[in-house]
Amino acid sequence: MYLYNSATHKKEEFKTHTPGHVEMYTCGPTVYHFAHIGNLRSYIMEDVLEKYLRFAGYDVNRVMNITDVGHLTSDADEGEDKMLKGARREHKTVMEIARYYTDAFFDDCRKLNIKRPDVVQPATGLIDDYIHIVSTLIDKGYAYVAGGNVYFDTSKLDRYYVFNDHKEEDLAVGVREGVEEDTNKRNRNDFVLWFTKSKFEDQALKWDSPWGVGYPGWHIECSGISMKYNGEYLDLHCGGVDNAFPHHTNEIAQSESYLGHPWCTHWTHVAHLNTEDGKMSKSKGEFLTVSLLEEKGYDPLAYRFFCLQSHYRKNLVFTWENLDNAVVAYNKLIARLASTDPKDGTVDEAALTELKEKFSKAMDNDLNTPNGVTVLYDILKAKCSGATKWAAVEAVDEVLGLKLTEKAAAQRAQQAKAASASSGYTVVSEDGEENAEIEALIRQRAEAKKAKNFAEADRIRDELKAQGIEITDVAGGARWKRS
RNA sequence: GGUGACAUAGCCAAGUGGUAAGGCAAGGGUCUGCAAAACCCUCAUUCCCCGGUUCAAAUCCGGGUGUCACCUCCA
Repeated sequence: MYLYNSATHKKEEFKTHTPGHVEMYTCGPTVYHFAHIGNLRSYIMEDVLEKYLRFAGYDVNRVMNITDVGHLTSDADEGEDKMLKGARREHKTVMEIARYYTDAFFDDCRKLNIKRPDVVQPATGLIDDYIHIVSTLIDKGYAYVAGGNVYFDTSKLDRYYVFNDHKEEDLAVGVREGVEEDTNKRNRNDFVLWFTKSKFEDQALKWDSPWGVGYPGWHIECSGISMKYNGEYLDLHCGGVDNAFPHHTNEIAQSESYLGHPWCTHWTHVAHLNTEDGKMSKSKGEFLTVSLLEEKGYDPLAYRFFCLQSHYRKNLVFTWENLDNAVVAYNKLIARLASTDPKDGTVDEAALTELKEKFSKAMDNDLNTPNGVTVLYDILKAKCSGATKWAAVEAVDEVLGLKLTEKAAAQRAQQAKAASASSGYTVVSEDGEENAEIEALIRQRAEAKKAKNFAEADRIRDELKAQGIEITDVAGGARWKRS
């Protein structure tokens, strides 16, 4: 498999430290608020990556952190701790907030069919590990104490900038409002490993340490969690592009200095989901959450499909129109699968292998999900038995996670129900809703049609349409759905 | 100011030196009382611009332009 590696700026063959086994780490959410669908794009793509690695035969150990402490500032903020800000906003304690939004995050993941990582670790759970790493870094001469805080000394490294070619003097300090230069630092790009003094005196969570009561710097949590659960050699580290610098750059600096050998070989960064006027954020424009999509009647999996139609390294613009486009395509895909019979013939193993290989070929090329989705169409168009098609879709969907066979099977069951009630005229709702009033109207229309009173039939159809209900005539009855 | 990624039809998008996949939308047709659905057909002489390398470039090289992102803690 070939994957683009941000650390080398090249698409390269994916190799692991232990053959056949992948140690994978993904930066998790900061649980101070609901995730927006832009945040979730990263998790969807990482989920597909993980599932594809398993599809390709790897054994995967995936670890994710939950940032529930020490993550200062938010989108367009004043430099306040997000967790504390969230807690104050909702009159809860920081830990209540963390628990609530962690649950909300995994609830969103469930709706988007994102698998839970093998290990999920809240940052606050490994404070002793961070203290051990920081102590070791001081002992080894990579870190120093100044003004009460512990800083990493970037001048001790031969190569600090891994993902881009910055020059220290070009770094603009305080680009963001509310961020001021820290005069304790020896070098401009030094970063904090442990805080005991900060401008946020009301930090809610504090722990004792050799340097005084305080809390860990942001970057140390990912290094600590990964080294505990993935071991000393990490094969794949994922996250959003915005984390490449400084977060991931600093993780590499501290982890490799601590370990004394190279740490993570492969870095994958997912591009942002933008709105028409730039980066999506929680403080600008509509706050797009999975719940909002559901309120508006969208299936979260249609959003997953929307993401898969684009490549993970490409910016993707979200508009309701683009999402509608994806919804239509997704529903058609399900309908087309539902129109083929899974019991038609037997599974042609050779044809199945060929289709799966076609999918692998697409995905092996830097996780090319747009081409992977195209393979779904190839499967439906293939000249093979229904049984083979269903088997192929099922195999491919293990990775894509669109629940295609499940939804198509449900659609077939509905259709079968309609057909089995063969005596007379059957009315079925596409989503299984029972509504006697609507059904009565549809039957009235059928009577009018039978009497060739088409004006009356169309009048009833228009009346229902005004209520947002669409009727489709089928053999021996009608189906309806809310649009 | 510096750094990185990206730029292909109305929209999403593939393509990694050999003559522009696929999906959505649109138009035409079959079917239908009319629709819807389904099925069939049509839809980029050209890939942001300008040079260069080559028998051959959307693909490689150089130079522009544009969009987005990052630059102390936003996926």
